[in-house]
Formats: sequence, structure tokens, C-alpha cells
Amino acid sequence: MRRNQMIKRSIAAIIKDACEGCKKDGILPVDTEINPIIEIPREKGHGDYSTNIAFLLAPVLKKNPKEVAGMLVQHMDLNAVCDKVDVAGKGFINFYVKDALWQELLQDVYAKGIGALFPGMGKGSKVLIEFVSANPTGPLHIGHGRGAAVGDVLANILSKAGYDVTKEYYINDAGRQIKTLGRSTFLRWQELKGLQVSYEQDLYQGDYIKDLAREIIDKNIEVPSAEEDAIAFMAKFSGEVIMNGIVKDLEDFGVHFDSYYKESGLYERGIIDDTLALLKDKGYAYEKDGALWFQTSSFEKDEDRVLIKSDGEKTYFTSDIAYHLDKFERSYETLVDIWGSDHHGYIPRLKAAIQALGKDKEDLKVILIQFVSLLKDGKPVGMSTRAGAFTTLREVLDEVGRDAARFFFLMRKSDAHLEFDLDLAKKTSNENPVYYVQYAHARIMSIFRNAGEEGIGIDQLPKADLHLLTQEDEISLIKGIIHFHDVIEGCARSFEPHRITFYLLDLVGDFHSYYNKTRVLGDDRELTLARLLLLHMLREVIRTGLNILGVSAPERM
RNA sequence: GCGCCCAUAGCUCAACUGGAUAGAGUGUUGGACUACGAAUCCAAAGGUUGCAGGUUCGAAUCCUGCUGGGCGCGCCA
Repeated sequence: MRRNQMIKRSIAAIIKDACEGCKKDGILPVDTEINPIIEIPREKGHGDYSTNIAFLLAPVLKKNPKEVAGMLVQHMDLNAVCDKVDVAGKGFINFYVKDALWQELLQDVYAKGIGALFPGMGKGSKVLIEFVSANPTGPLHIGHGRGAAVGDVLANILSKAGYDVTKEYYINDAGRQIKTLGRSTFLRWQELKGLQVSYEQDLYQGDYIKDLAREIIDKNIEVPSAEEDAIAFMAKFSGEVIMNGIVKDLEDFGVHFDSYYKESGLYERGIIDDTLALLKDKGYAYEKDGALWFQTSSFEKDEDRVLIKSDGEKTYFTSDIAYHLDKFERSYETLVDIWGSDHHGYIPRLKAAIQALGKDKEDLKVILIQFVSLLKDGKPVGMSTRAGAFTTLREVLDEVGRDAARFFFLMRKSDAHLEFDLDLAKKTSNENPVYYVQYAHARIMSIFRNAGEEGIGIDQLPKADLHLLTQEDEISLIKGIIHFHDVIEGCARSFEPHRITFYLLDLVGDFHSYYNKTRVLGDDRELTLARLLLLHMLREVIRTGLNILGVSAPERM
């Protein structure tokens, strides 16, 4: 959106020129360097942009900010961009951009297509976003669902912002938990065959393990006779079945990964050994008590961590370092990891490892996902993974549907607790925010259907003249549409996908108000056409926004 | 004991990263369909931003100390 930035730039120019003018008049010291903030005010009555420059200059001039602001405004030469500027509050300078400029901006976006609103900040730089990565030892629960939604939507945002994004799922198929899984299935299997077994506490407790055992019996799958081999077989079998289930759940949730990356592959391709060699080589690994340690402490405020245990086994940390090294080797410039917030203590050691490998720790962005608590009938639903009583993503999906589930997961900042109200998400009524947004889309489509019956099609929109839109709410809808650009940019910069949700709710609220007040299809053909173009662009933004969220944009509801 | 995160309207949450009179939704109360979809809109009421200090023109936001909640601190993953 070059012209959007153009507006901000020319306001900066107005300010700068005013400063120069003041310097020439001897009011301002010639050597004054100032970097004022130009922002969009929260309050609508405060103009389109405002600056705090007067507050910054006040101490220099030993005058109060309001005086300084007044003086600056007197030196301002309003160019073609603004038609009004004033001093407000304790010394803010507010700029009012000409309506015509916004109108022309939108006309321009219409001509170029909605893509004109996508920021090109990414410049094709390669980003790897790794998320979910749940161990294939049980079905995805609701917390994984939240991570999946956040990761998927963030990926959508980043690609809209011009990044080259790859979505990856890391499968921990080499660790001890896979052996535990095999043992769990094995014992359940023995149980089903009528043997007395003692099922230990630290094995997987969920009923899905019994289902796996039953599947082996029902399908007459041959099991190796030696216990050791049987357990290994069960591990492989269970892991694969569960992983297939996870992939299916994700697909039904609308999340598709570009790649599934196996931990075992790190061993097979020698990447683990290479990584260890590299760390030793650089002198960041040392032996103590029969184990190999990594020197976390020389990079971060954290304790040294074990890479190879005294029994010769590598730790999870080791493969994780290797994995991240490999991400860089695959020429990704930015690595985004999405973790459950209970792993936050893990960040320093991984950042330390990345530095040890000679990479910039800032290239790794870790996004933490806080826990989700479920609310049903107004009461919290208990969740304990150990007892196997957790709510699965599948259950939520079956209960509330994909659209509501995804939307609800993105209604909160990811590092804040999310209270998921199942009853609310299930409601097909006005209380449900998903419908509020979707309804706006359906309403606009309905208007276009009616317009079509009156012989006005979208093929006539190029003739529309947005200058005819003079109502205040129409201008502010135009600004809202244009603002989509800044919202995507903000999301991409801060890695906060939830902002899209809030933006849509806000935008759509303005639309509903407008709709109730103003009739779109009227006798004035020219005005009708202008309003239809406005709604057409609005619809494009809503549709694109919902698309980013992975939520459908229905034409009828 | 040490470290990280959170605390905002009755409830669930925002606040563009230090800006102006802290905003939405929901709930409560009252109103709007003989024209484009009432799954909508309009209005009222609701606050010492957990507490106490500090930094400055200006703090929900930053610094310190409390209080209350979550999570970490393994040769687990």
C-alpha cells in the first residue's frame, strides 16, 4: 500500500517543514534533532493521525506543550493531504486527512485488487513455523487445538505479509515415550487375551490404548512372540495409528502441514552426531560425572544441561538442538516455534544452543500458548492428562464445528488463559461472535443478490464514483477497509494473530450500524453504485480476513 | 527458595507497545422491522486498571516492594 504510507510520510513532511520554519524564525535552535511519533489516535474525534512532537520540544524550549503545538501549527503548510490540523488535549497535534484522498485510495485498491492491501514487508524471506508437534502417544487435546489454530493463522498472516512460509510438525518418534507407548499397548493387549497384568501408573491411561490393543486382535495382526519384539512392534504400530489420527484431526480442523519431520531422521542422517561434534569442537560441551554437558551458562542465565546421559542415551535437548540446526541448514532465516507455556523454562537453553552454533538468537521466535479451560453449562470441565480424562480436539470439533472452534481459539492473546465456552460456541445466535462476522458477509451477499435482480451487477462497479460517499460512517468504513493493511502488518510484526479477530469484529460492527441506518439500494443510481463498491470492498476484506482465520465466509446462513 | 507469565466494568476480554475522557461483548434496563436478512441496530447504567511507592509533561503499560493465581526449576519429554 504505497499510497497509504504516502499519507503518513507527507504528514511527517508537514511536521518537518514546520520545524524548519521555526528554526528559520529563530524560535527553535538549529541543532534540534527530534523524532516525533506519528500515530493513529484511538479516539475517532482526534483526527486521522496525531503527533506528540510538542511534548518532546517543550522541555527544549522551556514552554508548555500546548504553546509549542500552537506555534508549530502556525508554521504548518497543509499540502494536498490534509484539510485541517488542530491542537488538542494538552498539546497533541491532530491531522485530518481529506476525504477525497481516502476515497481515491479505496478506488485504487479496487482497481488493483485486495492484494494491494497486503504489506510486502517479508520480501520473500524464508520462515519455518513449527507447531503442534504433539508426541504420537495419544490424541490431540484442546490445548493442541489452540496451538494449531494460532500456528496455522500466523502462517497465513506471514505469507500475506510477503514471507515464504513453511509449516512443519516435528514428530518425536525416537524417545522414551514411544517405548512407554509400546509397553502400554502390549499390556492392554495381554489383558484382552485374558492374562493378569499389573498396569503401572506411569503408562498411558487413556481408553484409546485399549482401542489399539483391540484393533490388533480384531484385525488378526501378527505379533512377534518374544516380549521385547512384541513391545517394539506395538510401539511402531501404536505410534503410526495415533499419528494418522492426529493428521486426520488436523485436516478436519483445517490445518495442513507442509512437512512432517521425524526425530528419528536426525539419528539416521547423522545430524545428531554432527551437532555434538560441532558443539565439542567449539568448546561448549564438556564431560562431567560420566555425562556430556552443554554450557548453557556461557550464553544465558540458565544452568548447564545434559546432552548425553551417563548411560549413553541422548537427551531430548540434544535432538532439539540438532533439529534447530537443521532448520537453519535448510536456509530458513526465521524460526518460529509454538509451545505450550509450560515449556517456557526451556527457552533459554535453546537460545543458548543456537548461539553456540553461531546463529543469532533473535532469529528464533518462541510463541507460548497458555492453557485452555473448558466451560460447559457454566461450569469448568476438569482436564487431567494423566487420568486420561482430557477433552480431545476431536470432541470439541464434533461439538461446536470448525468455524467456531478456530474463531474462539483466536479471540485471545495466545499467552493469556483462554476460557472456552462450549455452549456459547455452539449457539447459532447473536451472542456468538463468529456469527456476527459471518452474518455481515452473508448480508452483503444478500444485498448484491437483490442488486442483481434490479439489474445492477458487479460488472458495473468500475463506473462507481466513491466521491459520492459523504456520510461520516461511510468515510470511516473506507478508513476501516484501508486499515486492514496496518492490521496485517502489526500481526506479522508482533506475531499476534488474535488482532485479526478483533479487527474483524470491529469492522463488521461498523458495517451493521451503517446497514441499519442507511439504505444501499435506492433511486439514485450513481449513489447506489458507489455504496455497492464500498460494500464490495468491505466484503473482500471480511472474506480475506475470515480466510486468514480459516473460517468460512458463507453467502447465506 | 529462585525464575517466567497473569491480575482492567457483575462475567469474558481489548487498549496499535509511554499518550488525550481506559473501550467492546455479555448480563441488567428501556427502545427500533408495511423497503436491501432483527443471527441486526440505538440508548442508559456499570471503573481508585489487585495494593503501596517511584520514574515524567503524561503510566493499565516501565522500575521497586507487597497480596493473590498459573507455570517452570531432572542424566524426563
